Amino acid sequence: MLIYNTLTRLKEQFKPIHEGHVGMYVCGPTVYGDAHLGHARPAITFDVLYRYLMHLGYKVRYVRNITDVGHLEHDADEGEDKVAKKARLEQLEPMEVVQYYLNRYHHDMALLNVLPPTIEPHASAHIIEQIEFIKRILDAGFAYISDGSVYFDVEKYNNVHHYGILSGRDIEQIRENTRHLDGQNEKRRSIDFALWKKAAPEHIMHWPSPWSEGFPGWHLECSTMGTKYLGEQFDIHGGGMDLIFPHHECEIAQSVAALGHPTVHYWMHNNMITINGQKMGKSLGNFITLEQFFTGEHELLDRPYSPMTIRFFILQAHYRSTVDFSNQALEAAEKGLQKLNETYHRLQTLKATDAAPDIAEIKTLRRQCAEAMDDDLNTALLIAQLFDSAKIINSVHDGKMTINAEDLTELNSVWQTYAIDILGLTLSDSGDDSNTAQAYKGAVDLLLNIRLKAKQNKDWATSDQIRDQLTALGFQIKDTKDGFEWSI
RNA sequence: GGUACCUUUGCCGAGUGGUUAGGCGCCAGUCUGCAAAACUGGUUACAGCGGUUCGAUUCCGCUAGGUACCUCCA
Repeated sequence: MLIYNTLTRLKEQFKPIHEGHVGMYVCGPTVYGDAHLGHARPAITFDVLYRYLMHLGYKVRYVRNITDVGHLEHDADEGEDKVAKKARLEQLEPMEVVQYYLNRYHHDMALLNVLPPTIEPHASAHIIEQIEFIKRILDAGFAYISDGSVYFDVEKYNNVHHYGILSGRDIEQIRENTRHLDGQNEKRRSIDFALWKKAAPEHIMHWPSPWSEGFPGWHLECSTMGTKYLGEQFDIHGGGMDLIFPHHECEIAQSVAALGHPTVHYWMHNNMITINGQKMGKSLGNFITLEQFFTGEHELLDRPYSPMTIRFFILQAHYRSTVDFSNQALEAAEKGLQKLNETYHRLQTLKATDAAPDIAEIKTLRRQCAEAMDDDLNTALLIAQLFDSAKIINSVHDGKMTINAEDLTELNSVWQTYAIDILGLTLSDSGDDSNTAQAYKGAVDLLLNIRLKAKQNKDWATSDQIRDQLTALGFQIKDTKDGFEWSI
């Protein structure tokens, strides 16, 4: 498989450090607000990567962190912790806020059919490890203590290593272009960043450390927890493109400073989701939460969109391209998904014909799907392959083509593997095989069979009554050549 | 201002040095008691200007427009 590595800006052949095993770390959410469409993108992108790696037979340890401390508020000069600020506003315990938003995040992710990672570590639960990590950086001489806070000495680091290796910058540029913020007099240079920050008296969240009562710096948790759970070297680190600088750059610097070598082999970054051409983000205030998408309650939304529509919408574009949100684009995605869905159900009903000739497209389908995924997760191309095979399914369904048992089995298997297991599309109707559901389905079938009989007797009054009243109840009735299909 | 990236047919969105992306929409047809739906077929574009090349949407340069990062951010 080829993976685009931000570090080299090339597609590289993926080769795990330990054969058969993959360690991947993805930057998770800061839980001080509801997840929006932008959060869905990395979650889904790396969910598909996780699924695909497992499909390829790897045993994957997937770590996605929860940031519940340490991110400084932009407009809070005194370095107030984001979570703490929100907590005071809402008169809640900080951990109550964290838990509240984390529960909601998990709920949204489950709706999007995003598999949970294998480890979901909290920054707040790794304060000790982060302190130990800082000690190692101090011991290596790449950090200094200033008034109870600890800062990373970027210049000193850059004399030995390359600060800017990931983002393609050099220290001179950064120095020239860094804004001069207030309250930075503790730092030797503006480009230095905090490893430990002394808490101001009004801070709610703080922990003891050798330097002060305070909290860890913005970038430390990922270096610490990544190496703790995946080792001093691991395969993949993912996140949004906006994290390349400074977050991931600092992460590299911290790890190299503490350990003496880089930790990550492949850096992967998903692109942004835009709204009217502009990045959708918390700080810009132009985001739409996932819940709003599901309910349709937002002034920019014409109507609700299902979680699967959102997932499909995101997967229809390559993860390194920007995707622009619009109602029109979402409607198009919804209809496309619906078509895929119906075709999949039709596939389950197809009957094989013994004498049917082999279908060439089916022989190559699996390989084409694999090639799409192997080329840096080209889910858009994979979906196009599925749509191509949909034509075959529909032609057989319409009786315009026949299919032999071998081809039918293969077709089913490919759809199961690529559409359901790897893309994670939920195509099964309700998946509900309970007695209640079976009875209910049976009852609708019964009604529609009565209607079918009425139609055969040209009793249009009865036939239309059944159709119209079921439609009024929210059913979609589709007449087919020799019967009917329905959905709700 | 610096750095990186982008500009594909009505819309969304892949990809490629010479051959069909795909979806939505639209048009035509099939099916049909009516309606709906479905299905089939059609719908050939790569910002502009130069250059390299037998040949460029694809490589290089310039111009225009846009985005991201440089500050918390997915």
